[in-house]
Amino acid sequence: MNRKKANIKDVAKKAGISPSTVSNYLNDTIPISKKTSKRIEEAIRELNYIPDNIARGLRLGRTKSIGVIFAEIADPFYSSILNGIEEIANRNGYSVLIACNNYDADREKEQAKNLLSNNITGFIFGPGGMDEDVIDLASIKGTPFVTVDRKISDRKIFSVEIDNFKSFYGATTYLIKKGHKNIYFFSEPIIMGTLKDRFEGYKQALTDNGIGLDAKRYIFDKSLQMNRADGGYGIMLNILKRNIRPDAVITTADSIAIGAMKAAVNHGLKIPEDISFVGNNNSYLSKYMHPSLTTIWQPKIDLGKTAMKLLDDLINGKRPENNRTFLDTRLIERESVSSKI
Amino acid sequence: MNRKKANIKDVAKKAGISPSTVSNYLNDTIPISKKTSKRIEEAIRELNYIPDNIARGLRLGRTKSIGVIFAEIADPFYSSILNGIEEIANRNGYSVLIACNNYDADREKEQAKNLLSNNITGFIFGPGGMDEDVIDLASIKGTPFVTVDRKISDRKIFSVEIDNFKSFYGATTYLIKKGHKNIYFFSEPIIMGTLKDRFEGYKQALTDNGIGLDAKRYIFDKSLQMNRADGGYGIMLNILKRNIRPDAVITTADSIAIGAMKAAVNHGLKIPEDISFVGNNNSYLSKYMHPSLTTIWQPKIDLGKTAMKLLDDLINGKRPENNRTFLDTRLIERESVSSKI
DNA sequence: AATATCTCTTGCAACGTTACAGTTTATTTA
DNA sequence: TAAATAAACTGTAACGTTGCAAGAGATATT
Repeated sequence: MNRKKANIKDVAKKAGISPSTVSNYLNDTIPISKKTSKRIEEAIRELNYIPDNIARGLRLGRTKSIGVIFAEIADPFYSSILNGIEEIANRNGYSVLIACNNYDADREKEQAKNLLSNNITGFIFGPGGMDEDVIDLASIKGTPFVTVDRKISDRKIFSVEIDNFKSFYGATTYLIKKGHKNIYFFSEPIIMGTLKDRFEGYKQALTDNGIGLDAKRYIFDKSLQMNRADGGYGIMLNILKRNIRPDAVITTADSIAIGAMKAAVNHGLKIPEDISFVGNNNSYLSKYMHPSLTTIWQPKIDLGKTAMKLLDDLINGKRPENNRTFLDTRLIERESVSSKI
Repeated sequence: MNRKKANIKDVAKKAGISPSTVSNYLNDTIPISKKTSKRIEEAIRELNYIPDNIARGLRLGRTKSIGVIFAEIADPFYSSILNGIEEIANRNGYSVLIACNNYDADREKEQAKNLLSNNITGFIFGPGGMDEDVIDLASIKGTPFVTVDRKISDRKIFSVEIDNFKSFYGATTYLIKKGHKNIYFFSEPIIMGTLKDRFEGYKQALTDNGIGLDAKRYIFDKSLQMNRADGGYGIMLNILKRNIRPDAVITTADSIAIGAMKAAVNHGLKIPEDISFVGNNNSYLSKYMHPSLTTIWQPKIDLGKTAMKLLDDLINGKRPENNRTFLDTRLIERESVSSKI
């Protein structure tokens, strides 16, 4: 048996036909007679021929593949987005090249360069740092790209986003309407634009409802970048130890709220009687917490699917009316928020 | 400004040197004089040159990239493995191509073929169906590959695994030692070898401790494939409604246990006084449940890292002593198991 | 039967890179 | 200083594919 992989010439020879015809058959560019098609199919089967995408990519100057750059993929929120991307990409015949950089902007740039050298057809920039340099990479300008769940200041960039301002404005307002006033905000340090929007939404809701802003109530903590649940636990415990008693806590991720809840319970507080919590993400276990967690649902998989569809459109020269696509969130009311009125 | 991307010839021309030299410089194949190097570097910078991996791949007959095929990536367990793979791959200069198939064996085969056509250097087959055909794809045989967390019958295949038999044997024994006898086992239908091993470990522990096997205690439910937590909830509720009272339940995933716990609590049972639970995975919220969940910790990220390191070794012609690499698990004792003795 | 019109097929060149064998230049040695 | 050796550089061909322009066969039109 022949060790070397068969190429298109081998197939052509076996089928008694020219390589061009085989190519035309494979790509369905030009009609091929039934008889010839049969012969080609047979040859392909016998030789176990698999077309070489690399050679194809060189000839065409592009490969049917997209590059995806995320800061983080182990977290279920991000991996769900990735899942959505992968599904649509796969369905449309794209290969997906992924890179993950733990919020390291330099590495992100490096990765973008590396992906570019693979002649990818398009980019998806997932959640990442706030550094927008990547996008300036001169050569990127020629490659269509889309950002998902990533705030970008440049309005000319195509993005798929959650309206984080609106969703936190809404959740905070909800707490206020339930009679809460002393509302704390737990967040990672603002390393991403999405975090900033959430914070702004929270503040605006307070202001609009005549509640003064108080910087002591905003906690931005690095420990949350390492492990959100453990971090949330630590922050809450620290607050309670100082004898501070918030009415409610709103957090930028469910896991932060969950950690904080554990701390509150351990400290002898009753949820939601003594203190209320609102999370963000509707992570898949939040409804199984005790009490179950009121949280903001986000269309994770859809975020990915929409981004990939949009990218495919851009690649095919179609462009949407608006550069920014917003997907809706929804507050899921469960048991972790009390009504004080 | 020039629209077309610069290639190696452009760089060579600008530096007043031949393309071969530029190539030698880039790949560090042959010493290049300081003076020439400087000139090349300058030209590269000025032209914004990015080497074309595709052309390189064609010339070399291989690209420095690996293909990763998983059945599922949104679940944090799997995405953590992926994360480990990506990290090591990235560090060693590999691109990572991923594909996800939702346990569809045909699609998996399709994806393998597609990846092969990209001349990847190696494969990692993650958790997936039990169909081993993929591995028979003639051409795969020439491409090094490794399986992670996937039971394969062929002992000649390189794999990185959890010893699922041992870990479930241990966890079940632990329950027995704590005085539990009527121990239920909740699992997805056995579509993966890893699930089978867990089941066998559970049964063996019972047998070795003189507890008879009872098929009523094994629940294999399809609903768990859709949503493990909701599925676990439903299964548990169903059992309780039929007035069955297990001493303990051991599950193949934390989320199943967490769903089941909710059902038990809603049904008026106290955990762990009335019923005990053991999960599997140490998913990142399990310690924040109420009560916190006793579970089997697994080295998720390490699983991925180890697999990628192994693959890199194989690619470089090094092979380990043993085909199968086992990583250790550890039972994490928390609050969801009572002691009846 | 000759011409026009379609359907199908082909050979050539090029995509950007690098291995190889060979050539030039610099350095050491006798 | 000439010869021998080492260091640095180069021209050519090939990797597997496809777009293009042009050719061959079959079928329809006058």
